[in-house]
Amino acid sequence: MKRKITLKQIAKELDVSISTVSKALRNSPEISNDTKQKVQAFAKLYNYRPNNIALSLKNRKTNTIGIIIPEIVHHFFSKVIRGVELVANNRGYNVIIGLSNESFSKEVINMEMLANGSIDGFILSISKETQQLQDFHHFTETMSQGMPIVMFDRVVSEIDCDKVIVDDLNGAKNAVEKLIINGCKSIALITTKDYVSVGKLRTQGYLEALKDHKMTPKANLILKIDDTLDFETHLDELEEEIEQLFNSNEYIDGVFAVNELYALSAMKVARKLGLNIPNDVQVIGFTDGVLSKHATPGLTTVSQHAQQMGERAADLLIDKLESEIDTEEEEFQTIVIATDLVERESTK
Amino acid sequence: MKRKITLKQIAKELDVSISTVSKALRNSPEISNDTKQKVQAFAKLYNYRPNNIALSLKNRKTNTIGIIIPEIVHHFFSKVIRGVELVANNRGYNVIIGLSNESFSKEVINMEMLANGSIDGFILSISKETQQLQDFHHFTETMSQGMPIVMFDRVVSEIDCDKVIVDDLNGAKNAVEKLIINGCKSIALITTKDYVSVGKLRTQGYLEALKDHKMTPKANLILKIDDTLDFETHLDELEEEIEQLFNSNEYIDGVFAVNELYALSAMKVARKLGLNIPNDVQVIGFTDGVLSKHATPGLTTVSQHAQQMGERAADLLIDKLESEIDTEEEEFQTIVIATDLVERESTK
DNA sequence: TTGTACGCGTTATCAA
DNA sequence: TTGATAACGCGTACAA
Repeated sequence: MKRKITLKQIAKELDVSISTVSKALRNSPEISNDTKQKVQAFAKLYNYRPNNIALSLKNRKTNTIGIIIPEIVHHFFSKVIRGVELVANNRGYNVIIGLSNESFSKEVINMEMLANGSIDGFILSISKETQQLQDFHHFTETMSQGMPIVMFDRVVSEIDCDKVIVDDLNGAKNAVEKLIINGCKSIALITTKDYVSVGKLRTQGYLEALKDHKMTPKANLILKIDDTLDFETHLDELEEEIEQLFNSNEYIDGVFAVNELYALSAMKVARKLGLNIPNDVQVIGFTDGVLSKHATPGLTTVSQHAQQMGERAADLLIDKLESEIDTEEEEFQTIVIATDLVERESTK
Repeated sequence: MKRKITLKQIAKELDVSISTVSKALRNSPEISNDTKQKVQAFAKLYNYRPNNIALSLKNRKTNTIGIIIPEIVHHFFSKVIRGVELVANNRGYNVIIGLSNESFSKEVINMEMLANGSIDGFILSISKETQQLQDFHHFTETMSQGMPIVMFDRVVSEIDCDKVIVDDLNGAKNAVEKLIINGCKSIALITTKDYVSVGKLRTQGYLEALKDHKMTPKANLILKIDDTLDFETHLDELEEEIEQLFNSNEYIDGVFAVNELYALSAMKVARKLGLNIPNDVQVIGFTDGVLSKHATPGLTTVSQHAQQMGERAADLLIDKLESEIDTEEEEFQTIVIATDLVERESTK
């Protein structure tokens, strides 16, 4: 078990100085061809690679991006990571991940852990708890130390930084309009409580679509789920709530749900109640994940282009990291990713 | 935009030496209470945190685990990551990820990138291409440099290292036995080409179950898919192959598939052919992911306990990293995770 | 009780 | 053409 070889060891072995070895390996014109060849051959033989940690310390640059997400077992977030990874690796960066598990304190701890020199900048999506608590000090602190942040999807207007977001409002609006055009007269909305930024925007899109078509929203048609619950284990409760929605005295021939799971549950409940999809009730969800694609019937969804979001976020961050000018009057961008409606069998 | 504060800056500001500051912050008894308080107050005010990179360099230990997986947009792999992350963070480690995208060269490059000081050890699952090429030099090289590796799920017998695997053989065997007990007389197998280690073992489990029950395997009942194809985009081809399987002259009343997607596709094709599940044909898959749970009907599957695999792998690696004794005669463990059969509506 | 010196592995600058 | 030195930030053995 030999340790990784270092410049020092090569120097000692070849009886030259460390700096000579360093220069020879970087093909410096200062060094004679003789020594160069000797050193390079030796280095190749022992498979020398410069130590990243030492380089990071010297250059005060780690070439590593930290990504903090609430949850990794989520098609959307893993697709974003894939996008980040793709761009980052192409541009010579590594990706290190931290999971907040939707918890404020884990988000803070994870960020502090990484901010102490491990990474050059963050790409993150805010945890639900942080959104609830509205405590953003860790973001401002990180940024004030010169470490750039790019937020994606779940962003927050209080913080000035680069952002990559989905056009949640218009995505939702288009989906609901699709239902209206398809003949739905009474469209239910299954959404989250309002503190979740994206849920709020999608709700707004629903309302705007109705308004544009002179339809009046009815409280009975809107179900706001408390999504702090873990539906991996509480799926039943979700379905019960949806069943109550269907059993309220309102007639329902269309459902717009702000995520895949709600939409799938709605389909399940509808079928259970003897309704045919899409003939009796049409359903559209948000987030084009595996569930939508492989559901029966296939679920029509608003696709968010998660991977593209990751790519854009990574480019944004690396651009900032590599921009020479250390401008005081920083300019932050917000990139809005348009959505697509992926039509499957749950709509006519 | 102030940079992160360092010991040096604190020392200068307080007009003491760097080592005094260092000692004061670590509460060394060498330092007077006066200075301690002064230094600690100042450090707190400026939110001092030691620089991880400097510590890594000094200690020759990064407290970071590298994890290389073929694909992240995969319920199984993201669950493993979650397990690794959980244990790693609890034990004071970070997790850095590299995706091989099922490519040999990306696997090699990623490992080399991380092995140069960025991490203390690897947790990995081998890419399909590497399994095909049977080229494992990057693993042996990494290990010979004193960097431990823990392989999970897709392992390889040629390499001596710690491993965490699923009991693929018995998992498959139990599943097929379940079908037999449930009355299936003619059970089809949908599997992968043999170079995929797990596919091979699951196939073996299928064969053993048949043998144990005096049933003779028939070539017509076994479909070996070339899973180098990307079924995100080639789903149709997969379904066509399965349809041919059903249309062969063999009667089929049971299907065992070595992954979720194959199983779901089998259900889809069966339904299309007018067969009722589970009355006409019963289906069992492998990997207990979201797809199985939310399929209609719910898919009975062999659960692999992915998160637990990640946890065990992380413990194994960290134990090795922290074991004082740098024993030459290394002992490697292989942990076998038992599977569970999760029964849903696709079986009687 | 405090400070000096060293080393982790690298590169850049300057001296020989 | 080569080598010595300093620096990145930290902790610690040893000297003052």
